Amino acid sequence: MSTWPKIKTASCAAESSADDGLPFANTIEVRDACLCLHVQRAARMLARRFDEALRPFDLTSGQFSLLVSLNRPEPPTIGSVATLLAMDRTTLTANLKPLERRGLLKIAVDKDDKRGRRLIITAAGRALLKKTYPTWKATHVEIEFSIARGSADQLRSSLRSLA
Amino acid sequence: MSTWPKIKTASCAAESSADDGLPFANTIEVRDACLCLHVQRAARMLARRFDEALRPFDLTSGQFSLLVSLNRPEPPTIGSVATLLAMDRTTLTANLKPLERRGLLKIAVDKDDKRGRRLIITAAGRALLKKTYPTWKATHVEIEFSIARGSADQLRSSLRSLA
DNA sequence: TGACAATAGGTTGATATCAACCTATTGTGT
DNA sequence: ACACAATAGGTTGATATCAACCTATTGTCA
Repeated sequence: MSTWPKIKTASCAAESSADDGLPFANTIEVRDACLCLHVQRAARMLARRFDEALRPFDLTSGQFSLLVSLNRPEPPTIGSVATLLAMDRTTLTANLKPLERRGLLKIAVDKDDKRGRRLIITAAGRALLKKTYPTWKATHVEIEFSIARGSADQLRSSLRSLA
Repeated sequence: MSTWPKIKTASCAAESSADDGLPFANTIEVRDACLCLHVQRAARMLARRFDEALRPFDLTSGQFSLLVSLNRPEPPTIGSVATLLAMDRTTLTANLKPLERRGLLKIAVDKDDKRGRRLIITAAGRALLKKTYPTWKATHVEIEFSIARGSADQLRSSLRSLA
């Protein structure tokens, strides 16, 4: 934010001769208020932070989240996991490939509905989760420290309300 | 979230025979607490929402944010915009290409430092920002309504503190 | 049962994201 | 001025993200 110029009430100087652009004040409004921009920024920073922490395991933050979402008694379908992660179904399909290639999960046709696919975390996947959990925990504790105590709950609540 | 099974205090049933995996309780911990996961989810949802709203203009939410960040008196450098958007420098380089191709911005070598590039929004880019602003505003108002009044400020504050 | 809508998922193409490695320019200390 | 570190950015390769379009299976209802 410090790289932005100070607010000027006038329009953008670069287009002062013709009023064909968005007033600078509206630019400032988007910069300061846009939740999409704020959340995207936070998402990139957090992803990089966890990516770095998990790099020794050759696992990204998204792959970690995906594996965690598969670690449950009954293997879920592609659609249900996509809904859970709030991601496009086809994005999930793409994300499965590198993990399947590494033998961390398997994809099996549902025996009761031949349209469906069950996403099954393998023993290798479960072992990797167990190995990486301390790193996730330590990183998460660091991040919660950087937020005012109690704000993390408020933040999660706000993010949930966007759903 | 509703697609997740209810909490069980026991380990994952699928691996009850061997204790080689992450305990199910820890899985639940990650699911409920991970700020990275929560923020990624919110980021995907918000991006989709704005992408849909801006689709008539053939502009994504990220492209809109990028153009807005260029709409200032002095054309910024690549590095400063990357810092502003909290994105990797090389990601920004990639994101510039489709917008440059459409003539919405130009990339010029800095006259004082031949290493640097100045990102210059064109008249077409400014005109597009002006056209799309009402859509951004309307979408943003809808989203703020879906959050408890006052929480949006708290949310932005929390997201900023992550930086 | 047969037609048809609804559901589950795959494929392709474009953009987005970052790490690793590279070149070119600028600043600095001697 | 020269050597060298620091800075700014480009290129490539892998993964991530989504829309548009496709097939296959299941459910419904007449």
